[in-house]
This record gives sequence, C-alpha cells and structure tokens, in this order.
Amino acid sequence: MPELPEVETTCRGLAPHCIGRHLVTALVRNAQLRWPVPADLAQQVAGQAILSLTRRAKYLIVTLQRGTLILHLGMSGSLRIMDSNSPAGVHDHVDLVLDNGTCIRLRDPRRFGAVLWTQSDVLRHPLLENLGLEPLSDTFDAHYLHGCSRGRKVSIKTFLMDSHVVVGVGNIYANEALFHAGIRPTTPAGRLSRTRYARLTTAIRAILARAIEAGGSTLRDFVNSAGEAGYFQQQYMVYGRSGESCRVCAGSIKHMRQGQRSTFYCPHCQT
DNA sequence: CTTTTGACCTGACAGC
DNA sequence: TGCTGTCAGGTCAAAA
Repeated sequence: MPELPEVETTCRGLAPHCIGRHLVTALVRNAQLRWPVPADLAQQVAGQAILSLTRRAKYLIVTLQRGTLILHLGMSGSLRIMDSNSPAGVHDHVDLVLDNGTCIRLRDPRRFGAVLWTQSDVLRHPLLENLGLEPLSDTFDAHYLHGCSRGRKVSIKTFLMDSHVVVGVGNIYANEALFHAGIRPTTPAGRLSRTRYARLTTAIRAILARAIEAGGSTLRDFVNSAGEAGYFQQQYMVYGRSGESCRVCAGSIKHMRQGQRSTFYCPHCQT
C-alpha cells in the first residue's frame, strides 16, 4: 500500500484528529514488527500531548512533549483513527490511545512496519540521518540527480529507488515516472544526460503531486473507514500492465525484473 | 566505496 | 478441496 503519496495522505488525515490531544497509553498487541516495538512504549508516551505530525521520506514523525514516535507502514501497514473500544482485528498490532476515546490504530498484516521511540533529535536517528532529498523539495532537481549519478553503474530505476538519493519513490512511481520521462529503466544512471534528468525530475514531481491530490479526496472518510480508495483510482501507464497496449503508442508493455522488483515499460516510448 | 543478495512476514492467487 | 509455488506498494544488513 504505502508509497509516499499514501504516507502523506495518512499524515494529513491523522493530523486534525490528534494534534493537541494527549496520549493516554499505547496498547501493543504484537511487538514483533520490523524491529521490536519498545517494551516501555506505554510508559514513555503516557500523558504527553501530540505537538505535531510530520513526514520524512515514508516515515511518520509524531512529536510529543518529551520524545518522538517514528512510524513506518512497511509494505502493508495502515493507520486509522478508531474508537478505542472497537474490536481489534488479527493484524491490528498497536493502538496509540488518545484522551477522547479514540486511538490511532496500526494494522500491518506483513509486519514490515515499525513503531520506534527516540528522545534524541529525530532527524539524527540512524534510520533518518542518511536519507536523500524529498522529491517535492526545491533542491530536488536535474542538477542534483545528474551530480550524484556520475560514476554510478546501477540502472536508473534502481537508482531512483535508492533512498539515499531521493526518498519516497517506490516501485510503482519509479516505473510510472520513467515512462513519463521516456527513459528505459535499464539505462545506467551515470549515462543519462542532464536534459534527461530534467524530464525525469519533472515527471517524478508531477506524478507524486497528482497522487497526493487524488489521495486527498479520501481524507473525509479517514475515520473508521478505508482510506485507500484514492490510491487505486490512479490510472497507471505501465505498472501492472504487461502484455497490455501502451496508452500512447499502442505497443505492448513489457515486464522484467530488476533487483527482485517488477519493472514495466514500453519499449517504443522509453529509449 | 558500489552493487547485489538475502531477510523479514502474511495473504492472494494460479496451477496441479 | 488442498497443496505448492510465486508474487506483492519497503528497505535494512550482510556479502561480494
């Protein structure tokens, strides 16, 4: 489920329900996520106000008065505002219980997600300190990508998905952005011209921004309901369309694997 | 340093 | 109806 637009949508959807509220406790039903949920999480967060909810890469950062929660949705996680008395499903692993009878409930069937706690500068946390640029920031441009790709032999698609270069570009949007930029996913990153990186950065920004807008339409349903409709409403140009005809040239969309991930592209439109 | 591979975990689905 | 194998939106850690 979660690429950057979904995490951003989650962040915006949760914020009005929890900013300024106090956490009563944390209820951990299953601590075995990507990393163990801290055993003392409830004691750490109890009684503290939620000061802000922000996003860095695909991490959600919940700033409390005396520490910070770092949340990640992994491959299958979702966060929802629920009545704290509502029965938990098998994959509802953590509730952050608020002072108004609701909770932020983490559901994550595959348990690749994370709930971590830090009292240090969160941006210096080992998971966050070496992250690349935000794709929607002003500094993310052709000059940046061109510069850090010099000498790199990895394919442009693998390069795009490297979070030390740029964050938030997952498998779906890497495929889609390369189609929009007309770039073959297998091209070595170090061989692309600045001009082609300009097309690519424009494509990445446009696609992510559009996906976030689409996700925004689901925000009003964020409480007690599925907040995922916006995601599936996207009409993909290549992702998941192998064997189907290209929406631009009508040629056949091809499928291949790059580093255990599925790649889809149009051999005619992407060179 | 860069690049590749394995690992984590469950659920859905295709094919026998 | 089972069973087995493959695949899925992420990304760290270890090996090469």
